[in-house]
Amino acid sequence: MTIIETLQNAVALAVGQLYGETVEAGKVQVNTTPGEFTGDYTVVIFPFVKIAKKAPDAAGAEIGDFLQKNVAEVAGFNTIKGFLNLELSPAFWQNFLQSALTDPDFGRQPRNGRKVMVEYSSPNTNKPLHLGHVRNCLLGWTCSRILDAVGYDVVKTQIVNDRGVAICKSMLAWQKFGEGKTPESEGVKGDHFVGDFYVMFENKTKAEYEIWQQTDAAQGFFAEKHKPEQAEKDFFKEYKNKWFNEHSQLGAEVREMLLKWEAGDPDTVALWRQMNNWVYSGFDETYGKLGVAFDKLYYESDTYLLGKDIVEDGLKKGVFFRKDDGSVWVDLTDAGYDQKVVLRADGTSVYITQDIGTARMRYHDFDCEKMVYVVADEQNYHFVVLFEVLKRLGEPYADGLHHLSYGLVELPTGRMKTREGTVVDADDLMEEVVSLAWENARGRDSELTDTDPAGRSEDIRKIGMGALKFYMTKVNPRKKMIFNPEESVDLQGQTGPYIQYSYVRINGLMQRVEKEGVDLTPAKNYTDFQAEEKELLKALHEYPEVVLAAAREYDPSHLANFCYNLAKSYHRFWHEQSIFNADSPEAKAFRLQLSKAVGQVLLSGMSLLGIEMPARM
RNA sequence: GGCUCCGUAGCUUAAUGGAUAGAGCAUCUGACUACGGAUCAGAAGGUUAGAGGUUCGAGUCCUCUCGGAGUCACCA
Repeated sequence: MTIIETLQNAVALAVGQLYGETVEAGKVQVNTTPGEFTGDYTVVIFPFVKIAKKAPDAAGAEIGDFLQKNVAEVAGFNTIKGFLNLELSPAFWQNFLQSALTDPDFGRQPRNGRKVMVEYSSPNTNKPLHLGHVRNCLLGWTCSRILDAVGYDVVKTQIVNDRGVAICKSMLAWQKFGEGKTPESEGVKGDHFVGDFYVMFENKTKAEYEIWQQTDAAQGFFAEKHKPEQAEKDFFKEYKNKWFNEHSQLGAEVREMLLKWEAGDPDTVALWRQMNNWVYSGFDETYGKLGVAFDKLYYESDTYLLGKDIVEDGLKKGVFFRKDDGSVWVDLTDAGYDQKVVLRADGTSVYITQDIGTARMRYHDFDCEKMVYVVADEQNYHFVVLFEVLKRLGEPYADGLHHLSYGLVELPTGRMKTREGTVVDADDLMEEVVSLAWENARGRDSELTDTDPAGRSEDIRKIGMGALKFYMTKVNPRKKMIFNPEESVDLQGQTGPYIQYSYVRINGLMQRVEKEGVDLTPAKNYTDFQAEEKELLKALHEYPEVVLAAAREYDPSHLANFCYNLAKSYHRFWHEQSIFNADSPEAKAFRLQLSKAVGQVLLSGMSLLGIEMPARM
């Protein structure tokens, strides 16, 4: 039982005995006491004043008195304006510290034997990963780690969008203009290599379109179809998709290629496989640098036809209905949503059909009772509909579905746009933050060079990546994120390196303890906690609950902020209290143990965020 | 227009319905003849977009208004 539960039960008992009315222990509000008041935990008394028929302070005093007499851990109390502040005994805190130090799983929950699948990244194979994927991957990864920490068995997966028009564009451009080049021959990372051909295709198309616009046919379309007052330029901008589908030579070739692929034409499939493999080797490198991994990959080329049988099933169950043209729909108007098509008139499936089929397949593959989809909030409506449909189909896993929706990453100048060349590439970004960490480190240590043999480069990589990862995980996922390149590489203030620095300080202490063979046993006799020490104890004590909350809400930012606050408290403690030069052996030993515990928790918490700790800074 | 999300200091942000809205950046002032200054302390900066309501108590819940974003494809 946690101390909070102990206090809740005791308060419920007190109210029952003192005022003769039963209250539910779980409803008793117990918070940690804010720093400016004395006490460790605070019971909110307001809900009991009616029952007690007394002023808040009087009722608080009575309940406090009861707690002090009946709960061993409660050493004292005070009441202010309806808040009962409880002070816990030094013995309680000593016990807690020792158990936190000796428990290698402090903050983690026991295995619960339940399985959860987390899907994230979902790349397209026609271009490299960008800033948006970075946020997605970090969320998916940290979420997986956090769910693991609270006891789940996590299967990390990725659905690779490896088929469709987009990859055909890259394929066609390579076929027509590639001259047999390969990533190896050009010394270019595979995903960038393929992405370059995609861009080439778009440029060639644009050129073709511009030439076409001068033709008599095009001018005829403009004369006939433009809206009044509409400029020629605006007309053709709007007309582009229609042109691509109906008049473009390249467009026709791409469609032909897609048809050949769908028909299983061996040459086309071979080319497709070749180009995708180039992309995958590039992705692997990026994922590796980012520190994320997957247990199972699903390919859209395998899943895009799934779900049709379920649609048939749903028709029989009456979940879906068929319109006169043969298309199949689901009617969600009774739940406040629209009607959605789930099968086209020609019998082919749509996006949601595929997702319905994939969900069932995954369930059969892994027997997961929960599935988390890490997908940007543009698709909120899609997932609302998908989950509702799966529920109506009576799928056994339908209640365990969660869309971890996150806001898009924008630049200070607005949304990233391929056309305007404002897309921030994931590889470039990581290289940038690490090189800035180098620059910064060199400013502190003139001996340092890029080829430093002392293994500093690993530490500096951790610092750069730590800055980036913390910057991206400290914000509530739901919020749209403004990515400011300058702030993302800040190494001071509320940043990853700030936290890493407190760990490095502790690391230094521990090495000295080792070297000098400091005896830590007197720590248990230390009872006169200083304010900074108490603050740290309270923060450490909260760690397990923070991990649980992060898991419950699928929100790693709780953990990021917790780590920052813990590091901040530690830095303050470091400044205010002498550790090695403490007044007594008891204080010295205690502070060293406290430091050790802080180091352990920081290491644990940051690792859940995918952030590594350097040995030196 | 319907639905969803967001609006907190110049900027980026925190706050299970609880106490004086907490940080960081930027600005200004300071700090131990070092247990490492990637640190610490302080100043200044807020009508939590606005108006009502519920509550002992509202940044948080409800209603409306304003502003921003997303979405409302037989695209994925």
